[in-house]
Amino acid sequence: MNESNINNVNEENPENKITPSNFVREIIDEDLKTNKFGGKVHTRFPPEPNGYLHIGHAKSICLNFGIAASYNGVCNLRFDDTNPSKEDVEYVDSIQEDIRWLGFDWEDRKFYASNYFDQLFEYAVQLIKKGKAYVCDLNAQQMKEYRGTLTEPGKDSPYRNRSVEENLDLFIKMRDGEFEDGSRVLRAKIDMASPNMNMRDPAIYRILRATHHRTGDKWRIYPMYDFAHGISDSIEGITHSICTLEFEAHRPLYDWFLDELEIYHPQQIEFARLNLNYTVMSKRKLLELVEQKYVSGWNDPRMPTISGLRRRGYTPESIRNFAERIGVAKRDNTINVALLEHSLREDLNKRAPRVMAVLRPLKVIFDNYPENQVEELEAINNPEDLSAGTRNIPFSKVIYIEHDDFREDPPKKFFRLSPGNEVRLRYAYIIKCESVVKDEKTGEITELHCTYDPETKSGTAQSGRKVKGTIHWVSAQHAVNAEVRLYDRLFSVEDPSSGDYKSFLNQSSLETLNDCKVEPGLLSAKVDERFQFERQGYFCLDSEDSKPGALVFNRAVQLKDAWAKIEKK
RNA sequence: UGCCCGAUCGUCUAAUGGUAGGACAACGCCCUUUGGAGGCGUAUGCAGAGGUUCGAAUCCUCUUCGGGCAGCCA
Repeated sequence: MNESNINNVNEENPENKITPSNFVREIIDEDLKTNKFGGKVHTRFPPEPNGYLHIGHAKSICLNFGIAASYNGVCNLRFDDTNPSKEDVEYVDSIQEDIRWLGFDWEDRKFYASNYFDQLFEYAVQLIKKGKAYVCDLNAQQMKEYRGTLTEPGKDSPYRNRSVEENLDLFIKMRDGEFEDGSRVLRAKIDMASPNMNMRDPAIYRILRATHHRTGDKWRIYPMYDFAHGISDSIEGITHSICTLEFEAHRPLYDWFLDELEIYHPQQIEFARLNLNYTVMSKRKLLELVEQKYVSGWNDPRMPTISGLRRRGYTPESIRNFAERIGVAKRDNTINVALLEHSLREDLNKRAPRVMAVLRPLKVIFDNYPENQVEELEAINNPEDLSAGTRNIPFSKVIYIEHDDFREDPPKKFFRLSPGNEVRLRYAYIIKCESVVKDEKTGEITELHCTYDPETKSGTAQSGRKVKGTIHWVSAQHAVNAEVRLYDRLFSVEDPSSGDYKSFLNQSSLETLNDCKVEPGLLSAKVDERFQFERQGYFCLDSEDSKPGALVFNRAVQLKDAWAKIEKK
């Protein structure tokens, strides 16, 4: 056990930042002090493989693996696969990929609740033999009626007092497939009048003929989550079973099983799950968005799934930092999605190479620039990290600038290009707009004629002349065409769960731009690289749709836009 | 209506009986060849009422409000 475990102090995490303490760590510190688990910390992340992991799971993953790491313990991965009718290997695979991508490692500790099915069956037999479990023939509807309500106690099942022998015989017949699905269940015999509904003789085994992704057709009965989960933690020697708040009322039931079976007791600790505004987090709803094609798949860049965030351009570091700064507590919370976005910008600002890309091109012709001349201009790859070096970008007589960077009638405080006005071209010259060419029919601006000031080349002595604005550009003859996908929040209201969430879908959550012009260096971009398109945001290649001859970029997040704010006023 | 849990700036989160602090968001200003980044500054909070104490966000009581629980889901 390492020294810092004993003290209630902050730990260094791998990113060299202070990990803030939280109530879970305080409980662990206390347990270490009292030697409750012999100085050991052993956590687990227990997903059900019935969907893709989302940012809420990331919080739990960072918590469980993070705590294990900083206390010199370990963290298991365990699939809670007790309901074969909803589970699938596709999810088992994606879950592992996502956890690894986030930067965590379960080493050789990958487990499945289904590994324990034989053991679980034996434990159930043990309960029956102790007179603590019985086979009940009530159907689902009857069971519901017998259960009582929140304010009224339930009634004992008429099958509650079967003999041990009969229960054993029936349970074995359940296992051997002699009864119909749903015709009987095995129930714990606890207290039908308990104020805790979970203690009113809960079902612990149901008959279910479904092929399990691991055990195939070996079983016709499957343990319920409540029975399997706590016992699985016990079998694995977990010290601290960290889970979300809704399982708080289940803790007495887990404790009851462990006590009756006289086996090792982990300590369960419940924390509040993550909610993000402008999104939904329930697996059911995310599944619906996928199945009903509101999004392109689990990894649609607008989804709050790990795979969606990855495809969108998020980094593991940014998600880990996010998980850290939102904290861990018991009160319900809704985090501003702006904080997630901030975490990404903060990370990429330090690391992402800058490039120039014109999303909505407007042609600019320099009337005083030599016809066939091409200059190579030096540009800094990352002003936040000079060790990233420089690159050359070509400049020539015709370039593209951003349509938004020109206004024929500039409003006040518009520092960009307008007729008769000057602007700095990033890493190039100061230019002046001399005339505007429009489409005769539509009145649409089609090109600009400008002059450049040869004395103002970046890096030269006279380049110091000040102009108010600087804009980005791409040389027309050298530009590479690309498609760019601009994403906005998936929902248009802060809390889509407040009603029919699908009616709150943001109709303009995806805008596809097909005629973008990017600097030639981007031809060699790779899928896991992220770039800052100067003055616009952070982008990456789309891992599904981008092809060598047909680049597709996703916008991960916009840069902050002070002008947009000014203009709004 | 029963049981359980919770309540600190707009949003998160610290404080562990001794000056309510940080982050994001907001708003100013400075700086800037990214209207980016950065710097400086401003405003905003202990749900309410009692009690214990020299002293309470912290301990106790009541009230109010929010969340969870009545699957053979997890």
